[in-house]
Amino acid sequence: MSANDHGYDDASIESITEYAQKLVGHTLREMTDAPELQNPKRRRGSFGNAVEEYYFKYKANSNQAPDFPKVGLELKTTPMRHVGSGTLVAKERLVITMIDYDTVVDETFATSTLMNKASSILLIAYLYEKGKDPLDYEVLFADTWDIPQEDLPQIRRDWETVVEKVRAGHAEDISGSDTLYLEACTKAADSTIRRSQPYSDVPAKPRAWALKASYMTAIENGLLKRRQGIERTEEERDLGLLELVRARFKPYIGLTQRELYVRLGLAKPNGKFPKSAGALVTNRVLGIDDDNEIDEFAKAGIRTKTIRLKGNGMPKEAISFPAFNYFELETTPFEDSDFYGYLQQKWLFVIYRQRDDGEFRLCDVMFWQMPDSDIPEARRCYEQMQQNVREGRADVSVRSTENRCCHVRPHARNSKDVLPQPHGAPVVKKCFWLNQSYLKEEIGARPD
DNA sequence: GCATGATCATGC
DNA sequence: GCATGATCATGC
Repeated sequence: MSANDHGYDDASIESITEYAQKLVGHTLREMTDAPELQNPKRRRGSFGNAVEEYYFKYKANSNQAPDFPKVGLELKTTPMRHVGSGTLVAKERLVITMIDYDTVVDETFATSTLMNKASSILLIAYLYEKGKDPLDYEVLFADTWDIPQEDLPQIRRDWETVVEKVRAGHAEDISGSDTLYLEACTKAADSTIRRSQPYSDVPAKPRAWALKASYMTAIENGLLKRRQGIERTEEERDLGLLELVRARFKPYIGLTQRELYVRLGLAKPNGKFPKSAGALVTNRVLGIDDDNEIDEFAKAGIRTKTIRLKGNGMPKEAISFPAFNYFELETTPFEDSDFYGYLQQKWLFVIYRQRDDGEFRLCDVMFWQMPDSDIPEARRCYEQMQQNVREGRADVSVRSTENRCCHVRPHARNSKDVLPQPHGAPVVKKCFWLNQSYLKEEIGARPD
């Protein structure tokens, strides 16, 4: 031991990591003498601050120097939370460092501020539980981490997408939905703050580089879950994810669903197909074992969806989301709603189109996410249904003729499958759906 | 032919 | 038993 008397050697990554791992399975209340929070309402960041100040015993800094300057190690604490039974997900994106619009335009990816800050991280994850005092959060793991080699091509793409917008003088147009793993998230004390950008007079929101929550979920679960990456050939090495998926599906374009399933070995002895065949197709085409998740999809939060188009290009079915809770709908603003969260979902659409012979033939694959420009229309649908609930008319839905993008419709076992609501008798379970006509427009005329 | 309500099938 | 994805049925 050298350098300090805090229980670790700040000139040794190994020593710092070992010391950090003593936290695993414990809480800060057990492991430190941190005082009670002054203001329990201001909890954001308090866990991380307490780790720095009372466990590692240094004062938190917000300058550009690493937290452990002798070894260039950056400390990041990050919350995970339970969803459903037993699944842990990252509660938030992992913010790496602020973006300086004036200097980022002259950076190269490899030597960028981002890569410098993300190259050596001590990641400490804790279990967030609503209402719990941060001093009582359980530490889940503590480990050094940097961006895996195999993720660098995608993250580089994401970085360049954002930087190109700044170089084009459009920093004000940056959106989290531009990118897959890395994002430029807004970061300011209040939403009115703006910064200047080098190639335009238009002020832009301050933003920070962050690894998306879906990406962090994949990273953080990486050691626990059976997740499998797509094995690339030499020629495929530099392809983006969409190009890779396209190339893999290409040999099957034009096959009927039946032909495709047989070709992929998905037909059962009785000649039928498992109902889950749609999702299995993607796994088989991409060379992923049936039970595994596709690593690249998990990191980008992409879900596969089979879409069958009629001859005129109209999907046979709308796309549904989970049933909503009428009490939550009444009180939750759109921005905080589950529905808004679902709309951030990225999809891989595997598209079949009905031909004159009546057969559905594989016609295309595409990634899709609701464009930001359509969010206000979706919001209108949400708020209209919210208003219905408030007025005691939870039974009244928002029709697809009333909203360009989405509608409300029952989604229940049967008409007896109801949920309580604030202002009247229980009402059949309902959810938001994406309109068929909207999906038709978004999918557009796909090549044959 | 489409919008809307209703229900089925599967897997956990 | 329930959530979820998928699909059917009816009436305009």
